[in-house]
Amino acid sequence: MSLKHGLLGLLNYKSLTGYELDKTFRSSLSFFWQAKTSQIYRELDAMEEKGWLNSQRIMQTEKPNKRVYTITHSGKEELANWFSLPDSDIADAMRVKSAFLMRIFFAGETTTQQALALLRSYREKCMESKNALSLAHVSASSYAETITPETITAEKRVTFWKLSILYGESYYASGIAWADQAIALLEEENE
Amino acid sequence: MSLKHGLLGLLNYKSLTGYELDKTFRSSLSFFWQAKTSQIYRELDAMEEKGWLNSQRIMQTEKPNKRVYTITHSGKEELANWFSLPDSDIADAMRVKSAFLMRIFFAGETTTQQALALLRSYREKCMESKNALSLAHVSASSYAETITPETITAEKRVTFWKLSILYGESYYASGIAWADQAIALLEEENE
DNA sequence: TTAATCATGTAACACGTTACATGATTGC
DNA sequence: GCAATCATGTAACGTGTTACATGATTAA
Repeated sequence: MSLKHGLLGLLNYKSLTGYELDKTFRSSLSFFWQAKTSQIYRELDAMEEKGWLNSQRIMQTEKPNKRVYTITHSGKEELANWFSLPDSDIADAMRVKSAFLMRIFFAGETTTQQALALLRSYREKCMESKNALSLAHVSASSYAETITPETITAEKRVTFWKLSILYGESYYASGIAWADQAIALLEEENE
Repeated sequence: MSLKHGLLGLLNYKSLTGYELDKTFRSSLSFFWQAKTSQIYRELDAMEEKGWLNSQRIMQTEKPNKRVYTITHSGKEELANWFSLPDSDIADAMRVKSAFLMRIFFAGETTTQQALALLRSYREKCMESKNALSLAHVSASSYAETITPETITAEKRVTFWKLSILYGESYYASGIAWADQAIALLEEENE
């Protein structure tokens, strides 16, 4: 259900077209939720049928016609309802689903060299991801202003925006620390 | 594709029925990959059609009849092929998908008290999950023997099994550390 | 001149979840 | 007597991915 609620959350800031929602998703929420363009359009249709949104077609001559989505009263209720029931999302956050860890589990079937290569490659990608996030952190303050309206104090928005980036940095850092431990252990055994 | 490869990995140890695979999945791989019983049966059918498995029906009088799955040569090739191409799984491991973080992102729309409650609840669940894993760590050595054959040295299996548990402990610990930071920050601002 | 931006979707497929169905045996 | 274990699935739905289609304008 969370794609729906992410879209509701953005439309609660201001009315947007599917195209704009797609771009906004990619440039802000995509760190912790990903969605393809085609999926977003499908979900918008479903949400309109549920009565959470209204849409209005805008004809344009220079550019393709567009369709602006606006959250309804019922949509705001749904959003408030979602906020009030966080338990299942917290439970989901406890679940790890990782094909990479499945490889680690079965790594006893391969050579120690293969396992080491896997871990080193993982560590490297964690470093890259962490560095990319640190850059995002720096530009967060100015960036946040482009996606939320003026009515909410900018500081409050930025606080939570930064907290989500901080989560990512912490996440990748723990991946690096774990990989270091694992690599050290295997190298030791290999001697 | 990883459910298929998880099942192949287990069947590479020894032939099992769908029911046994389901139980084995739940008691070992479920920390980093979850699958429903009905999905496992569906995947086994698909894998047999691909020629990765053979199945043999065993009639029983005291208990329901069963169907034992055995990995084929082609299945072993597929497994080896999967081992040799880890890049996409590593890339996937870099992606965070979390409705909980989406809530954090939108938490500026609620009160600081609500946000604090969310973070405290998250922290608590991380603690519980971490403690549950620590217990698993203790019993890992004896447990691992029940799911892998004698041909592979037990120590090697246990090493990687423990590494995956270690990952989990590290993951939850980083969640706790992040939540502590976040809670401290919000409490400070609230004063 | 070629790529990016604007702007919308459809169709098919893959993977995951929920609900339902059956029915004997064994342990508390 | 009731729950758990053994053992198999089907059907429908929900969510996510891939491939395809269209076509004008604008900046490098």
